Amino acid sequence: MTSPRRTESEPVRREQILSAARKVLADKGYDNVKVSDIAAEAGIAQGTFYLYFASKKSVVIALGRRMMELVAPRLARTYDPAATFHESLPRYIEVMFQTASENADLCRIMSVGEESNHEELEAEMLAEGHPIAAHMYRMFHQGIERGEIDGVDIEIAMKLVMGMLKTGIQEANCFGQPGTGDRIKETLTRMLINAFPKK
Amino acid sequence: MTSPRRTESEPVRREQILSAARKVLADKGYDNVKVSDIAAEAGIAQGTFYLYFASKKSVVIALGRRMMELVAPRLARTYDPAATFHESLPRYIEVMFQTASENADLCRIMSVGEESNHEELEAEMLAEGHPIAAHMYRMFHQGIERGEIDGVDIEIAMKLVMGMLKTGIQEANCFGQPGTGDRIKETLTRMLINAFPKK
Amino acid sequence: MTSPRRTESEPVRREQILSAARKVLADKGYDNVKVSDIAAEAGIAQGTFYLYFASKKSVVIALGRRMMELVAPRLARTYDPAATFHESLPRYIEVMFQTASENADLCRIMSVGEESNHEELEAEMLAEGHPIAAHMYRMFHQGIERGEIDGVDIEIAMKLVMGMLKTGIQEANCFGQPGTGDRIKETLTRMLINAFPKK
Amino acid sequence: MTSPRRTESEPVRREQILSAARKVLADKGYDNVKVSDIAAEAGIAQGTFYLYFASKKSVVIALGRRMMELVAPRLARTYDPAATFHESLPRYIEVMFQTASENADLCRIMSVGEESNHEELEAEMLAEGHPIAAHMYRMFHQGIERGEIDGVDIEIAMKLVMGMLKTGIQEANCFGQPGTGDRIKETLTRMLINAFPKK
DNA sequence: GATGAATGAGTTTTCATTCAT
DNA sequence: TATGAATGAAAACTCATTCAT
Repeated sequence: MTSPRRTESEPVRREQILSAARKVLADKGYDNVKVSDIAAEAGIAQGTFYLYFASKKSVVIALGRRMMELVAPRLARTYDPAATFHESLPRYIEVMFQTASENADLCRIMSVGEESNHEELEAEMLAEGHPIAAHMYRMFHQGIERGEIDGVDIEIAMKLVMGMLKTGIQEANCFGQPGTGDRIKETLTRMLINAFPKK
Repeated sequence: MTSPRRTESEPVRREQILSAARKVLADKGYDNVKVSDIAAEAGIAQGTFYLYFASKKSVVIALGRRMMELVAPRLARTYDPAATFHESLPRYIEVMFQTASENADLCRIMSVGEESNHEELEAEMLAEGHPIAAHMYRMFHQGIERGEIDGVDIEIAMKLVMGMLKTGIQEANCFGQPGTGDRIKETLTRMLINAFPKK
Repeated sequence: MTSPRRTESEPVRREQILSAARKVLADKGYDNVKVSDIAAEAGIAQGTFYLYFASKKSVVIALGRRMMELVAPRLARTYDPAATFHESLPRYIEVMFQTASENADLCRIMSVGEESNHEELEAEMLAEGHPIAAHMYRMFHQGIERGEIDGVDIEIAMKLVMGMLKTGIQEANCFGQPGTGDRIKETLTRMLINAFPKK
Repeated sequence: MTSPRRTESEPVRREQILSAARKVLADKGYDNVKVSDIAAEAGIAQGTFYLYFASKKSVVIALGRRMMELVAPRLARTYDPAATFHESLPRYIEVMFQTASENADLCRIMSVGEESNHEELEAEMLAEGHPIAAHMYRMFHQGIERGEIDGVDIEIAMKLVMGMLKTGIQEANCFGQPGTGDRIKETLTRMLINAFPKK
């Protein structure tokens, strides 16, 4: 009745559930996955799931956050205060495409789920304080200050750039045929570089 | 007991359902709307719904198609064979923002629903034969042929442009604060014009 | 997949469910009965249950109401404006015991269920306007007015009398050994007659 | 990590749990209280709870028993072999109302819970050997023997009296508006005194 | 004795869809 | 064509209880 009671340490268990969720969600999609599927994949009881996550939705959010936690430090490493806007932009794009392609399943999951997840997630992703947004913002800000590009409404420009990035990344990793990734990345990079021409 | 049973002609009835669906979906969102809500709003019996639509999902798709059917003729009207790429692009953007703002509810609905809807819808929207895609495609094609812009992988460029448009339009109509619409449209237009610089 | 679609008229169906519920509830008690048990007993699908009752709880309440609807007209028939308090009281007791013994299962059910049911039910039973309460009230009121009994706080007296009646009736029909009913009724009648002595 | 582990002596710990349970149950009601709530309130681990009580239900029963254990010695103290039935009865009523009002929360708890609790509890309360029942029984028995009151079926009379007492006490402490307590007690006393008239 | 992580059975309710009338 | 009563699968979440440590 009671199976192996191997009590893993809390973070381990959480991780275990997270990667089980990652797997089944990437395979079958949010709506086709039951909490019991995740639990089964993680080798735990359903109830245990709820010891670590408040709801099915919250795992997806955690997974999204995870994705962002992956990008943030890479962006930080990429950051070069001396680099111009037109040097930084392609590097950032590169980092995001790279991270995305290494975590294609996470991408797929993030493009999924209930509408509400998205808004929460995207809101968080673009929030003032968030590292990704922060990097982007600084890039634009410095670019304008240093006179490298024309003035823009940074908020808006960022959202549009993110929208295009998201489209490109998802196309490259989720929907498009494999192999198109690089062409997409290059096209996107060129378009964005052009979009904010050197003064 | 003797219910009205006023047999409207098929297309009329379909329309009636469609606009009922539009209303309730825009109000409450896909997951919070029952087929019976749509039926009630349309003033028909639940069963009747299924005489005109195969499933709940299919209304959303029909509504999405409707949105595209709204844009297509306007694009056609806007189409000017003599116009250059850089003249056409802003006009097309204008048309889409305009249509979207006149049909903000449809926008909201389209940003909603199950993942599957989206893929179906977006696939259809970008399909070779579709009028919207066709217009965009021609615009790019002619632009390149006439030497107005550099060569690009049109498929990819189109997807990216659409991605940015979608982001901008939804931001303008669904999420962003009211009033930002014009600023978004202008920023987006400038960015895209720049993205494909005059040769 | 779809079994006999014999559409009974609404009240018939309701009755059908009500008596199924009455049966299984009396047998197994509120907490041990699933909605599916009631549905099975009624020979309908689970979903159908919810077409006629809003919740499991609401059937019990309906059943309770039913019990009161049984008593009320009998009390009305028993009512004799000319009768003194001491003539009326035993008759009322008689009526209640009689009704209860004819509907012993309903009694059992009413002594059951979640606390909330009871309060709702009992509140309703004693509510100003309710026929049972009304009869009792009038009996006391007239008794006092005509000088047949001493003054009392009718509200309180009624509650206490009802409490004793409930105990007696449940003892007679639910818990006590069969056959004690009459002895209980007689003892109770005598006690209550004495409790409000002739002046 | 090194939690207090202050091993209280068994009865102390039991008491600790009991009063925690008393508190939370009175506040939120049986169905809305989790074992973990009780444990938390008691400052112990969930598992520890089960070292002292066999089940959630059993605490309620223990609490009920506790109530009776409170009444019993008071009744004993009140007991006066020389007192007549009509002297004893009001004193007993007084004692019960008094104890109940001092322990209104226990009253509330006892009027709650699953049906099963009640029957167990009430059965126990009226069982031959139980002190409360014993006192009542003796009171009736002596009253009859000494010719102070007419013969009655003591078992039945007791049950009815207890039913009325329970109603009155709960009305006074749980449901009725505060302040009515005394009026209820007086009405009840008068009614019961009358119910068993002096010969 | 104490802990608290793990268990997993258990149940109400919803709602898309069907189909006899 | 229209109806709307009937269907029944489906799933998230809770929580009393256990037991390895």
